[in-house]
Amino acid sequence: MDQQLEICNCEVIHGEVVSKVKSQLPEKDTLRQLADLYKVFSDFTRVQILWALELNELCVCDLASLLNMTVSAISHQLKALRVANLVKTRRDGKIIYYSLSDDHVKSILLTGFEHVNE
Amino acid sequence: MDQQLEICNCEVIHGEVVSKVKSQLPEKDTLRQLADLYKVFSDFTRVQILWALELNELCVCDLASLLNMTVSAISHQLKALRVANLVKTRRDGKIIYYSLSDDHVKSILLTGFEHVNE
DNA sequence: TTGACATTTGAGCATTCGTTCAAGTATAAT
DNA sequence: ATTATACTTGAACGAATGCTCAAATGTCAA
Repeated sequence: MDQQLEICNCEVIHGEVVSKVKSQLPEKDTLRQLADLYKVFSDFTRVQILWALELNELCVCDLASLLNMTVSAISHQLKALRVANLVKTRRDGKIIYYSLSDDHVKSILLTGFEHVNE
Repeated sequence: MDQQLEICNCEVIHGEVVSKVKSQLPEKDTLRQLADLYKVFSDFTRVQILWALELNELCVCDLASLLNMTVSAISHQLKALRVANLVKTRRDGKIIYYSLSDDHVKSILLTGFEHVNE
């Protein structure tokens, strides 16, 4: 309640509630990871890619033709998905097949889907 | 399979699979809404606000002191949450209390939380 | 080893995003 | 009416984002 007044120029109306919430809030780092996770889902192209991969494993070329985008653009987005550990790859000769790395991805997509469908 | 070759300079390896996925994919507009929904969750500040409001209704001043941020910054983010219909408000004199608009928000937070905790 | 193909990567660029700052609105108290 | 408080808003600005283009890597086939 002390350093609160430094930043916030208004009187803190509910000091006790704020303290309680502060103690019950997850770790800052956890919430940061949470935001970063959602950031990956926050782009139209990546959502399309993820949903497509939920239906079938696909190569970069497949995804490019499916979404009518350049191979380079798709590849850049796939890298973001790889870094976030949301997709995994399988190589067969020249072709690299992408698929979802686990069921969490599907459940995250579906939870949001429910909300979008009111 | 025709206009696919216009964009994608490589041969489409799996035309049938791509067609099947294309037919099973949700509406473009739905996936766009989905990405927009996640975009709201993709910022650290907003995630903190949402999680805090899940624990208790709070006024702008409370949130500012809780997160050690300016009232203006919080207010801008609350506007984004209002536009996305994720929070609702209740006025009591000069003070405006914010809370989550429905349980979907909580379930979206929790679904992501599970994934973050491996 | 040379050429073709699937994919990746880095730089560049326009757009979007989140914050600050200053000014505005709304409600209550004097 | 005037002042104070709680909150909102718009412009501005640096940081991050997503695409394009050109060049690079890795794999296979001749």
